Amino acid sequence: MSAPTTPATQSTPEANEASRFDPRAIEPAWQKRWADDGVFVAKREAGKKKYFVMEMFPYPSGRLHMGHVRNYTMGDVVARVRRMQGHAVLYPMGWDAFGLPAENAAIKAKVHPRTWTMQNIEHMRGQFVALGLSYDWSREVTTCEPDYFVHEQRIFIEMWKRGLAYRKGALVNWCDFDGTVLANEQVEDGLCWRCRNPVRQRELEQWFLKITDYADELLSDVSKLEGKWPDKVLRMQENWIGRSVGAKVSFALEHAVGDTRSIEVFTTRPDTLYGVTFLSIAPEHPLATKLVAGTPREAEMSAFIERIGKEDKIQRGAEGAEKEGVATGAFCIHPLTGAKVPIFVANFVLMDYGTGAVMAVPAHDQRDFEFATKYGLPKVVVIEKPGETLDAETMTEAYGDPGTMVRSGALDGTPSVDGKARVGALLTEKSAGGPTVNYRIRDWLLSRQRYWGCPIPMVRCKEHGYQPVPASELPVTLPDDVTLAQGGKSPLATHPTWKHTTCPVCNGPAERETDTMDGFMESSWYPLRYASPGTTDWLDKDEVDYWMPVDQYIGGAEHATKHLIYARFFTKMLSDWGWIGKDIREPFTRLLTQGMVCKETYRCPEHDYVYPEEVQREGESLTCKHCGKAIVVGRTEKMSKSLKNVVEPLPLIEQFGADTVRLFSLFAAPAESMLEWSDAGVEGAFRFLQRLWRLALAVADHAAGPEDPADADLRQKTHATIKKVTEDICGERFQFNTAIAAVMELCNAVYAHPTYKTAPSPAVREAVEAAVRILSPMAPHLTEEAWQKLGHTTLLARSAWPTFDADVAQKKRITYAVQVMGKLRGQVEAEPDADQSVIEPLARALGSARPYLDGKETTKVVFVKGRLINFVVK
RNA sequence: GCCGGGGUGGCGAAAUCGGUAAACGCAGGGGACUUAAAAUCCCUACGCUCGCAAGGGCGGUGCGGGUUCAAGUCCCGCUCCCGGCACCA
Repeated sequence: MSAPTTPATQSTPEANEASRFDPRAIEPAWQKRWADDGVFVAKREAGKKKYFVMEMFPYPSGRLHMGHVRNYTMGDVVARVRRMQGHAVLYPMGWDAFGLPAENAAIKAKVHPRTWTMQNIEHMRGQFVALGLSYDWSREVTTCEPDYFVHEQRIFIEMWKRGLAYRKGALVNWCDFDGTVLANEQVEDGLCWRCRNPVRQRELEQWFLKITDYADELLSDVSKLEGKWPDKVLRMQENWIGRSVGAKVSFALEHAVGDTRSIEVFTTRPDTLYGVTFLSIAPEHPLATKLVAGTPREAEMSAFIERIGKEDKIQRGAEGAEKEGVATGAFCIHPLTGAKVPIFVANFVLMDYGTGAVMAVPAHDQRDFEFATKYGLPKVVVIEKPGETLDAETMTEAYGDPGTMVRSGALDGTPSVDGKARVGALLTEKSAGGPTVNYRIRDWLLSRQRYWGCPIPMVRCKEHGYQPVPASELPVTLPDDVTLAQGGKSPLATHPTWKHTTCPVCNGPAERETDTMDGFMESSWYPLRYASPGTTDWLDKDEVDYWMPVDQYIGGAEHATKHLIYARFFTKMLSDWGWIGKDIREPFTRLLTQGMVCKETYRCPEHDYVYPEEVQREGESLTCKHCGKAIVVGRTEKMSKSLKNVVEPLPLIEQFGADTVRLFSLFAAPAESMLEWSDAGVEGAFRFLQRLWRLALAVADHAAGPEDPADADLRQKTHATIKKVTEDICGERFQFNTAIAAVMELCNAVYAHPTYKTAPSPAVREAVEAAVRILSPMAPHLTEEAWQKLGHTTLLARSAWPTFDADVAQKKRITYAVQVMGKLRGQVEAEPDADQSVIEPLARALGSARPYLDGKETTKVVFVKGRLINFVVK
């Protein structure tokens, strides 16, 4: 460390200009060079380990935002490091090109969705190149191209043949604004995930994919991902799949309705079966209207059903929502006791979970308790609380915990935890149900009444029903001349000719399916297309099996129960079919969910949210430029147009260069945490890069000097830094922020080295070269330029990742903390291999420690090698 | 209610097999260089407190307990914030 009196550098304005790195001049040149040299083209190479890294591909909205920059920079760092480490790296990019925004934009701007999409792709690809992202563009995937979606039409047909794609009439989620149905996964808080408008239920016939066939494996294989995927995502998937072990119970109707002779219920508490005093069914349950048909209750019931049906999901699920219902007047028979049980229609019963009907045990279920209390229905205690006697008359809430079975016939005295299986067995014996497993996850509603999606390759013949389009006629493509409009009908359905075709079976007239597929279909299998681009039949299985699974996937956690679950489903299914390797059971071995990019918000009492430029700053006080009122600095929130806190990446790349923007987005926060954008922080990143650049110039421009006494410490730092950066980028957790901090420390150490400015010692050269090399994945352009300045003729992007010498990386002097009673009283230095016999006398002699030791009896000495010595005294 | 994550300087954050809290950076202060500015370089920077000074002392990682020679880190009990799910039978 230099004394404060060290003369400052002899820098001059001229020297500064010359030594300033200008990214605008250099970055595009290196981007071109990398592309010309094919540095990033993925190649299978004998003797190399494969490494497949990809980020969630973007929807081509046309605008690059900071979330993209952060996401893709992380993937690029990983790809570049792995390449330098000698892996055969596949790092591809593509476009999730089907979807509603294109269609909506097309309606608004009167351009074809394809034109809009393709223009955006062109634009965004240029932006990705400008960021220096090292994609293998030869494998680019665009999902709206027939050579892409033909494969998913094949997959669909195979699913249909295997009964995994089917049509059924059901209550489905319908978004009036987007004019289409939605999958369960796409309804958030009762709102459409895209347009945030309320979703309502409609009875429609739609195409479904049988993801429920894989519910069990999707759940059990979560254990394979433990520790490699974020815990949060795994737990969300578990909750989404929602496996519940229980029993199905069949209650025979007293009087059959048509061919319906019984009501099936699902329960997780078969042990309480003897406590059933009534049955509740959902308002949407088919029996709800049938049971009252022709009775005096009909009017009341239909009014009730209509009222509940009008409530949206939020209202209905609101906390503390009142339980209400209407008696049907019908009864069913308890399968074990033979008792007559009344049937109610109740608002709290959900049609889309279990069977849409529940057995009510008021004494042991809080909802049933409230319902029974309200309508004066009997409560029967059948599980006794340990050490107490429950009284149904005086209970104030249901008793839901385990206990001992009572009033349960032959099972009295059985612990309720054992009773579950006992009752299950009884039900099986009486053919009135039995043990079962219920899942919360529903089949995937695939069809959409929109134009800009992959056509569902089916035709319908009056004679032969739905038939797949013959393989020779694939792909089924979209017609260009359509009238796009909002409404419940697919534009394909209103096209004058497109849907008319012939039946593959009888050659008679038939109609094409006019619905298209959900956009999540495309993203469910796209890694496979990266692995095997260009084929026209099915994919090249050999290529797929070589590259798959993806070693590292990077994207946002918002896809936890959408894309990430669908992709797992497809991988398992295709593997079962043998279309990809049998041992490829999961698409993504490791997953990193990067945090959001956020910024503080400014709010004026008069003008609501305002842009930073509209804020007048005077010292601490912030006022609105328009009205002079005090500005409230709001919470740091995800960048969004409406909050006026968006920072555009492109102007920043213009001003500071891609390297700076990349470096900042990696440095400012841990990868999985929220990143708060800071303009000052960006400038800091820029300054650091300039600093590194000056170091490189100093080493390049000055003749090498002799060795220096300070070299040993610098060499140690250099090798320790290589070690740390390697671990931070390739270890269990990605820690780009601390990796960069380590390189900064190394640079600071070089600056403090006496020789770097005039006659750099060999250790200085080694340190600077190391800094340039290990920072190259993060700031590829500047380091590539510096690499040339340092006299190298090969590309840094192609060179090997530096290795470290573990002996050199070892500290030569260890600082020991000297503690008395756990309090720090001083420090001593020693050789790394010094043991307690060396340290203790040094510590005892330490002036700062002696006042606390002298005249006292030492009862214990704690010695931690390489760390500290602690005296316990009396 | 359930699941997951978090609370550390003015700010973003380091450090979690228990072992010198605040690395690295931002903002701030001081200085050098400069006619000046920018740029650059150096120093400084948790709070309270003792001292002319050099340099000490005490407190300190959301709150309250506990274990330990030693706790940001482990245990018990709270609290607040963020994200997700939720009348799931």
